[in-house]
Amino acid sequence: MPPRQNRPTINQVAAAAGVTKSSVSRAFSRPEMLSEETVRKIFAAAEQLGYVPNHTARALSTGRHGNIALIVPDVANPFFPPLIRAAQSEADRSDYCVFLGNSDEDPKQEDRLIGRFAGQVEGFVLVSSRLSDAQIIAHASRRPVVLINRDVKGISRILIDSATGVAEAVAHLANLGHKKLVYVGGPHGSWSNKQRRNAVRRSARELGLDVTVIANEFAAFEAGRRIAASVLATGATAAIAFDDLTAQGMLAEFADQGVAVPADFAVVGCDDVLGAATYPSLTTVSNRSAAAGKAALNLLIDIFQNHAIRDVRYVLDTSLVIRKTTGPARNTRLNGDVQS
Amino acid sequence: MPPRQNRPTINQVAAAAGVTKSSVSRAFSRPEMLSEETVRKIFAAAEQLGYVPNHTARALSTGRHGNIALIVPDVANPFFPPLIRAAQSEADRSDYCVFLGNSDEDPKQEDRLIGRFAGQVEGFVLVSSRLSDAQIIAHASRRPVVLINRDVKGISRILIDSATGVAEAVAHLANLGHKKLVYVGGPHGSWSNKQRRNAVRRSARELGLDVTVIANEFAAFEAGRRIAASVLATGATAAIAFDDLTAQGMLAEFADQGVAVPADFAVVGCDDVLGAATYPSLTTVSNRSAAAGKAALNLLIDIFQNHAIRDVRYVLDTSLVIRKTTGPARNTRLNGDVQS
DNA sequence: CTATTTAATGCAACCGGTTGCATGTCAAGT
DNA sequence: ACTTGACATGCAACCGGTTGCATTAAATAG
Repeated sequence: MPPRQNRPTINQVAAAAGVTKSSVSRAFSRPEMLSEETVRKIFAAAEQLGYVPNHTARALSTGRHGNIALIVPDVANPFFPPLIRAAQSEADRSDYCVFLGNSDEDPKQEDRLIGRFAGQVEGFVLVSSRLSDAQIIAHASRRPVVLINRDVKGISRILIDSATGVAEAVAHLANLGHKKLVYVGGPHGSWSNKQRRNAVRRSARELGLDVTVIANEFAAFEAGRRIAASVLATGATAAIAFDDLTAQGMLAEFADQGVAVPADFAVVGCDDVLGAATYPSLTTVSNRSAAAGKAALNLLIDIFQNHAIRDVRYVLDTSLVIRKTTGPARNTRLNGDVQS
Repeated sequence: MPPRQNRPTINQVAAAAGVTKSSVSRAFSRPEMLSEETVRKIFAAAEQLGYVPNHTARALSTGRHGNIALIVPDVANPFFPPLIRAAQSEADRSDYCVFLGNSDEDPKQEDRLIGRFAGQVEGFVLVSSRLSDAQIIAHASRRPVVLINRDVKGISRILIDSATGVAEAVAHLANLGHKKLVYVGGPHGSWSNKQRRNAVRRSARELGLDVTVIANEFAAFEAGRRIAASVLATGATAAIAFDDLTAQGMLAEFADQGVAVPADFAVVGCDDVLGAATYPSLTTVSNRSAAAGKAALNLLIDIFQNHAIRDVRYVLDTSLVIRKTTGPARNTRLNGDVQS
């Protein structure tokens, strides 16, 4: 037998106040149904006994748990904490509690977590879900689901559009006189990677720049280091990396090789996860992850209240954060081919 | 009325299997009480209906929720995510769900969160709690509480001892020939700060080094930048900073001032939150936060099972992670005063 | 002054499980 | 053959609230 709390129950309060438990229940959930006099009496008794309504019992009879689940691929990936924090804080404002799940980037694990939470939450926020569309749709048919960075038709979703920021980055580099740049990619299946790559290509085309795409499956510091040489070999003067870590790895390798940044070569990252805490501080594309977390929660709560809203597609723009790893292209003046 | 799920209930399974709900209940919680035949029948029926026991109903009657709450001061502080991740993953192994709370460093908020969670969790993990000892003791008297980085007698706690790593750092600097160093502090009330400061002083005394302590209320990149000049002014050749961010700020300022690291000056951080992703990569003291999260969860689950264990004080050692911001003291060879 | 509303409260069923105790069955013990 | 016990299952109360409907008293209408 668990050391059951001997918290006072609704019956004890009822007895102390000289009413039935229905009235006590109403005093807490719909006080306007009772006379002021009675409500006062009940609150006094409750206060005196230290009564707090039992969340579980209430959830059982109403089906309303006041909980939501937030599932992310990896809590320790610096992209997510600000999102988690914002979601949690937004939930808090509406008196919701949030369960946190870490899927470890594994669809099976994600599914297990959803199952574990399913009985005690009113809805889910799935961030960068690794589930198949079919699985997501199946879950969404049981309870409200809001997706972040995953675009499934028919399911409410928040999308962080790094394309806008990446386009700004390309424009920024063009303004600085760069003519030839490289995009250092990320994981093959990544939606963000595709989005960023396409944005680089499109903007470059519009601005008449030359782009080389270098594939790079594992986005990480070491990967950035390894790939630095091939980036240089392209003859480009600037690079946009799939993420900050990769960019940072490139910077480290450049420094070791005596390539000056931004004097010899310009680098821009993506996701702004390192903040300004590096040297030289990294020019990068903002991530909006906190905004996404907040928006997801508001959307979910909206769905709870207005039982109709679905299929919202909410896109968050990003922008370029210019710091110190980008500068004028080397020999810009000396080249005769400055156009426009 | 909420769109109550029409999940099958225990009664439907009972009817389908031709038994009473007691048997169905037992089939799921204590199958050894039933004949294999009956269990098979019940599972078949359950499977066929897609029955999953209702967590809430079960929690109501058993008082066992299978949930724990994890409250941290700031999810977005890079020290915590690995801890959160480890705790969550450990909880998962024992089929517990974890609620995440963000106290925003505010005792009031922390108290509110605890209250909100209290009804639906079996225990709490409070990380770097901002509550008073009395408040913590009060909560611990109601349900199991495990503290991380907070030392309250009588309450089970996990403490990360940065002193060991800091002592290693001082020894490392001494070995490299440094004679005079500075400790750049952190927040006034911080237990970690006091611990680190004392460790620096003690080790320095033992090794015959000279230490200057520079106070610095707000640990942050900018603070590190601002304080760099005064660090240099002490005439020291090495500094240990309260945390990585402060160290990184100092590095940035040094770079701007043309002070070479580690050639002219050695810097060590604390908490290893930036990993190796900076250049030059930062020598720092490991944080053990993941280990702390894991240990806290195991301890809590232990307490659930063995209703006796309390007042454990579990200390985690840290160690120095040597990277590229420390090197031989300038002019070590030229100085005639090399001792030992 | 009686008929009809309206407001406040009580009654009891219900949410979906768990569990102590009673009952029934069948095999082993004597 | 008769008791004893072990084992499997059922019965019904209970966990702590919520809520539709009934009841009663007070207010308003006719």
